Amino acid sequence: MTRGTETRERILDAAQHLVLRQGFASTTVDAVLAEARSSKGAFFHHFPSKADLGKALVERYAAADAAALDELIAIGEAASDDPVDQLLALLSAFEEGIDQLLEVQPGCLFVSFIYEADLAGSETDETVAQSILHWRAGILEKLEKAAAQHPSMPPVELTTLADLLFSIFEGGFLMTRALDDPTMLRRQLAHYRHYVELIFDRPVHP
Amino acid sequence: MTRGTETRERILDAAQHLVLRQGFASTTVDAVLAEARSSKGAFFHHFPSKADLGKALVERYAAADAAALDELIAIGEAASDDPVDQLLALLSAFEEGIDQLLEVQPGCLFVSFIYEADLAGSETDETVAQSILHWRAGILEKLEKAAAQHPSMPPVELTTLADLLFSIFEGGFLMTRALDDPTMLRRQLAHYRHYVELIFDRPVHP
Amino acid sequence: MTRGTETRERILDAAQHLVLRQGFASTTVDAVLAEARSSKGAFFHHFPSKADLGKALVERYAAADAAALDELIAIGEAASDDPVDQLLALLSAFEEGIDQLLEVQPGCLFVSFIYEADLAGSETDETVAQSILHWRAGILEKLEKAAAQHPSMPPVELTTLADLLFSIFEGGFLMTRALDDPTMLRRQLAHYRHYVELIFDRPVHP
Amino acid sequence: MTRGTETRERILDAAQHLVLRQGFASTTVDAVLAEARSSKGAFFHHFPSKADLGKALVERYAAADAAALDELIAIGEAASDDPVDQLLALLSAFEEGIDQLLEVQPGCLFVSFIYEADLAGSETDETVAQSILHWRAGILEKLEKAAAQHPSMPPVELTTLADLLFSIFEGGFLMTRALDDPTMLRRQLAHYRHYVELIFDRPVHP
DNA sequence: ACTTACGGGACTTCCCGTTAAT
DNA sequence: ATTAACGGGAAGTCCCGTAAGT
Repeated sequence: MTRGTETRERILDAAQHLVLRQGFASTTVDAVLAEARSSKGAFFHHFPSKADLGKALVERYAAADAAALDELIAIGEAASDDPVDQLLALLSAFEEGIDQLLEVQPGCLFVSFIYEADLAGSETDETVAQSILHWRAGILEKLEKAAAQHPSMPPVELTTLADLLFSIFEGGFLMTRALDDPTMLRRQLAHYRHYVELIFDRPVHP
Repeated sequence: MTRGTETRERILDAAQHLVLRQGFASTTVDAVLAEARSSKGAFFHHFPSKADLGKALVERYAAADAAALDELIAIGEAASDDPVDQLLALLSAFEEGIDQLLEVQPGCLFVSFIYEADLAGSETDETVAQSILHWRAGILEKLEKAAAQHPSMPPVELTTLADLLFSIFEGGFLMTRALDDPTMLRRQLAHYRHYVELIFDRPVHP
Repeated sequence: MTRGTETRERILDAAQHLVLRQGFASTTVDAVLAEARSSKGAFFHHFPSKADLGKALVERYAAADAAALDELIAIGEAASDDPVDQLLALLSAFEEGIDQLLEVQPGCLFVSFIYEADLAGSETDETVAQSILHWRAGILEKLEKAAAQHPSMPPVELTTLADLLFSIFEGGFLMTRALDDPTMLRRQLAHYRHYVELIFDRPVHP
Repeated sequence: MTRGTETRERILDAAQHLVLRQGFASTTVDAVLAEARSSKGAFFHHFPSKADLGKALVERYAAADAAALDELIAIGEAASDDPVDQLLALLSAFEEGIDQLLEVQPGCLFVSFIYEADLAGSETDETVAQSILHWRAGILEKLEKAAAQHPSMPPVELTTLADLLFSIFEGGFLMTRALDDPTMLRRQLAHYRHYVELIFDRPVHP
């Protein structure tokens, strides 16, 4: 990694830290620079504008997010050949990784950009939507295979069930912050798993 | 309603509209005033500072939110004497009201203040937390009564199950915006109902 | 004194108190009203504008100032028939009144308007100048009569000597505030008296 | 002198010019910038706030003031070995420099900050007090040496006599402005010299 | 690749004076 | 005839982005 790239990463790290805490609009370029121990010239050398910083931030976050999902799926597929078991293993691994995640991130970067529209241009919207659809596709694939093997399951909509995982993840993050309760997110994700267990007629594991 | 109160409400309406769209930091006082068709003097007369506007905004929103929940609970209690039926009726009414809600509100005001901390002082945090706990208490009461009548239900944590409704509501709101799909929120809430139906051994209604 | 006049005086008192402390520009109408426990309507009923308040303030102060000088002169004239003794008696009485004055006033209102030109219009300038000339005339009269009786006195300029009393009074006020030493003003005025004693060949009284 | 320092000085010059004329509160940042032909950005770069400008203004003024006094003292000491002669030479030099001073400065910056308390924070108070004490120390040293050689002098308080010079200087400045008479200050300072001449039994020089 | 200094505009704050309601 | 509400504008703060220099 060259020196320039290293500075760029330091700026992105500082920016992400501040944006997660205060939102994008309230995060000034100067504050990012102070945290990254860099300077104006360096910033505008790497990013044409603050909006470009936002774009880069979301894209880097989305890439990491996709990688994390792919890893979870791989863990699931390594655990079993049965799609339901794969899904449950995936979810268990997800739950187990939450505590570590919370230490690094007090929230989800996507939310800042979803609720602060028009700040970094509409290009971030597209990136965020792609990330969500990636989760949908990954989970839905397991759900459909599982459903094919369980003809007598309750008549629930699978696409929305896939989306529900993302929803509970985001909602749980919010409640974790709002109530200042770091256990919230993990316990809520457990309910998603329980729901899946009930749908596919498995015993519920606490 | 006095003249002053009416102006104050008009300012709050305009502010809420803009904050839901752009976030609090990006919403300028001038923009609020333009939308409310009011003036700097009027604003400063009613709100000592922009932070006080934020506080008033959250408090008014929390009051309306609590009233909406209380109404849903009343609808549930009017529908049946059985706690599970009450809960399911409540959830059905919730789902049916979503479309109308989305026409008025493109998001939840709480999220803006949870993800833009320190903007309107920490007093908003407390108000938001109280709102969430109000939902927990209202749903939890029904869940516990239902659980008392269903000793053989799966071993799920009831407090978190109560919280899960709020989480899915917030997460569904986010996905509705991110994917620009107004049906998302309602379909996700239906899954919450299905989960409750499975837990209490009721047939799942799509 | 009618009720309206009483309110007006209360406003003037509050304003003088604040202006002496912060200057005229920094003294807001609202602050005056808060201190006077009155309201906007009352203020603009009595004073067409803030500038008029300034004008009224200076005029009231100048009138009180002139009355104080006249009283000092009367005290001097009651003490003796000799003009030098009259002057010295006047100065002693001045010194003795200082401590009481300082309790009420932490400074001279004129200074605020001399150093904040163009705030209350140029009409205040004229009032201030007249006040100074009144002091000059009062003291100069005594000095000239005394000089007529002391042909061998040192060749000092009498008009400026008269003015010097005002100067030391103002300068002493400033130092009293700057050094937060309430004895300063009185001790400096004693030097003026000593100077007069030396000029007219009298023994110096500490 | 670097580029930045030059701009900073230009801003300070413009600010001093305006503050002496209108006071600190009435001097707007925009007016300073217009006079200094600079910009908001430059101002905010050099001074975090208007209060800091005030602080810098007073500190620069105090430094120049101290230097001027030191130069006067040096002139006195170069003129003679006798402390009385040194003092009189110092005072004569002071008087001779007044006309030139008045062309540049229509008043004393300290007064603005003494009479507009709490505008630039209380830190200016300390700087002003130190300046006054510097004058006291410089003059008092000469007075005490002179007094040691003149045991028969009148029983006047030397510390206050030292302070009196500052007082007459400030009071004379005020009268110069109030009466619009540029000769006032010099003539009043001459009286201070005459007083010293009388105390130390020297012939009075007009 | 990076730094300091700067340009200029937008935003919150704040305040004088007026109007409307009691 | 007093008080609350309001209108409008200016002042201080703050910040994005540029430029000159190293």
